Amino acid sequence: MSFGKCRDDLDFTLLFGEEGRQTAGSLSDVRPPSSLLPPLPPVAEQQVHPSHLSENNQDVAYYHGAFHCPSIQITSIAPNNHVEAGGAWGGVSDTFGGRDQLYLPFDPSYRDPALCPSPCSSLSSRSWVSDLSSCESSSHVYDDVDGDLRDAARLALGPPLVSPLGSLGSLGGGVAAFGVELWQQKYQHPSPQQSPSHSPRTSVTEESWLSRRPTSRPSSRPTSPCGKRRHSSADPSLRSSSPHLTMSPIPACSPRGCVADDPGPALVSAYQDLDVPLKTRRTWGGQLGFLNAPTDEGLETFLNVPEEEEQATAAELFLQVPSHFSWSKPKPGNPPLFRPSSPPPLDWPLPNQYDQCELKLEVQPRSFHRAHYETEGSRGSIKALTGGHPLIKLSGYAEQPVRLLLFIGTADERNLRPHSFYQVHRVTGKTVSTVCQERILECTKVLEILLVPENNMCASIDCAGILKLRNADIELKKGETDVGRKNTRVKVVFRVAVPQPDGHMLWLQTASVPVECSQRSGQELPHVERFRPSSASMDGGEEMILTGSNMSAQSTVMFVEKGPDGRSLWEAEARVLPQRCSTSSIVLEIPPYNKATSRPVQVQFYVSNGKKRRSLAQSFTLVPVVKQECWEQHSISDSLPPQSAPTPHHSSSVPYQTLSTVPPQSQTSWDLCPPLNTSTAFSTSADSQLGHTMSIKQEPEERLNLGSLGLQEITLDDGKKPYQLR
DNA sequence: GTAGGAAAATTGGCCAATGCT
DNA sequence: CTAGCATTGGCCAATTTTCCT
Repeated sequence: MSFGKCRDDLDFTLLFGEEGRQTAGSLSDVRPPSSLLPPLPPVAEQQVHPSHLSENNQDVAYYHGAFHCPSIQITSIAPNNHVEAGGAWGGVSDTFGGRDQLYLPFDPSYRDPALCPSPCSSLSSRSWVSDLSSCESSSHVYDDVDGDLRDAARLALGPPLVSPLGSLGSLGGGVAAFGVELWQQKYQHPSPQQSPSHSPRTSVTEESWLSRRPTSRPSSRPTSPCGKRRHSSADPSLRSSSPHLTMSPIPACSPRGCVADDPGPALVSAYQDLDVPLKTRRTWGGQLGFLNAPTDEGLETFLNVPEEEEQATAAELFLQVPSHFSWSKPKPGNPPLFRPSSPPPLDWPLPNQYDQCELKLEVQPRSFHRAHYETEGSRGSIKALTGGHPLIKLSGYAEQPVRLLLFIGTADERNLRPHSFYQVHRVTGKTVSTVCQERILECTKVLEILLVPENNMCASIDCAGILKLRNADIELKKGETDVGRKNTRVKVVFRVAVPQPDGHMLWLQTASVPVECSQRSGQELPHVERFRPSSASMDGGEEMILTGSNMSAQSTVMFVEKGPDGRSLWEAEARVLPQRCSTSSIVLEIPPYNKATSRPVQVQFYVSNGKKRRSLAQSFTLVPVVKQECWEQHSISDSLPPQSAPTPHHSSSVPYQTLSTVPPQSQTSWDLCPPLNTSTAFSTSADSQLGHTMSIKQEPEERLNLGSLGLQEITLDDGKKPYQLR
């Protein structure tokens, strides 16, 4: 089906797999006439990723595909001139004949594969934004040609071309070139006599870009797209369910990004004319070098990439339909098996274990890692809590090397998916021992690491850093649903494809603990909200749990005793148990008090994330009694500074009483706190100044000073008459 | 190449002033 | 003329991004 004519000498056609039930309803509109197609192989029912179904078609989940990977191919009008595209994940090229192809004049100047390495295979962090931009810029053409073809554009813009074992050709660049040209015709009304060899890249000049962009960027810093920007979720109509399959009516990229799309020599030169930091430019060299340099021997074997495919010639003219539409239909309870040609999309949930096979992150990354911007140098690889690097291991399979994928995912409450504002970044250097390669899958940068039996199917992740993309660059993408601001936590996601005897691949996935990637959060002062116990033996060694915020395994906890004049009389650092720490809690061993005394000693402790980053000091009591039966629970609210907190009583034989400032039914409790066997629960009047729950030990005959707690009234938990404060 | 620190720039919330109905 | 509501712009703290060392 021919749907448009963008240039006098360029007739293009989008062809899809043969008819059948369609996924989102739109593809049916672009089905080719059956008469133009050769006989079809037996139709296989295939499942579609739910995220790619329109809201109104959630019940239509299957389509019939003639090929494992329905594809769009751009070729020249004259079939004699076209260059066959490489396959994708399964040697699909073999199956291509004269159908499902779109012919374009193969003009070297239009896109010279040798000079224009794929933007999607870029090593450059900056080029990543460019990659997105190229995808974006290419998409709008479908907006203009036919609204129903928007979905077709999504397909084309989905995953880059991937070799059977993951090697990438270039999709984005070719699409970009194609799309920008059409975009120009729509928005810039170029002369019909424009040379077909005219570079679409250069045709989008910085000036034209600025004139089209809602707000130009006068400096290197991003500016608000329309003055004072409101929350980007303000217009839900512009948003799609998947930020990675989105389109923009205009190239939503900066001039730098657009230029950087396609780093041919001329463009690299032009790029250098722009105000681009040297650090950023330098990555181009790395990128080109990466593309041209021989790969590591082991990985080369592993990837098994045909040389001609590596050259990315025909591949650059080949548009791959996302694999979402083409994998085997899983049934309930079925294993996560996929055809080699149809890996699951990156936002597809996968188990970490099936049968004997398990993918496990043996060593977790530490809870924060400052990501670097494109304008910065690398900030190194992700570190582990213990100081080394994360360690991933595949157990239950060691027959042959398998490919491990690593990407940066989200850490919010929603489904794990590639993070829009962070990308994995390959770290190189003398200290890096793990061989890896960067790829682009579904517009997400992915590291490929080989797990080999010789290494017990383990890999130390010392080659993965985290790149931060500028919020403005990402949020300007039409359809982007996430906001970058305060969206600074990520997870490191690992995937592996385990070959099965029947030829399928068993896909497993595991993700790390959340990793905070912003500098600021790392700098913020730690804050202790609760701790227990509130007293301990002077002998030390007792376990203590702090909860609050801005904590980490790298935090230190200092215990100090100060004299009346404020001088430090004693100081000791607690031993933090890093494996049991998180951003909101620290587990430590209380240090021994080395002074001989028979009386309790009031000391203080604070959490430190470095100099100038200390929490407020909290009071703590060291008692010369070894036996410590009772656990106590304290809450520290802002309205109740530590010095005014209730002084705990220390008796080994007193019953508990629990004071709560919230109704009992909503009273929070510590899951680690031992049950209170003799407790009498109290609730307070609603105007209590306290905001947290308290458990207070009380001597049986001792008056509880409620006034010091900011309480006016307490009632027994069983509803009996209240105790009035006098 | 890494990393820490901090300055500069941007963003978003709040609120008063202003304009319109 | 007044009340109610929406819009606009300034202020400021929080956050992001860039730069320096």
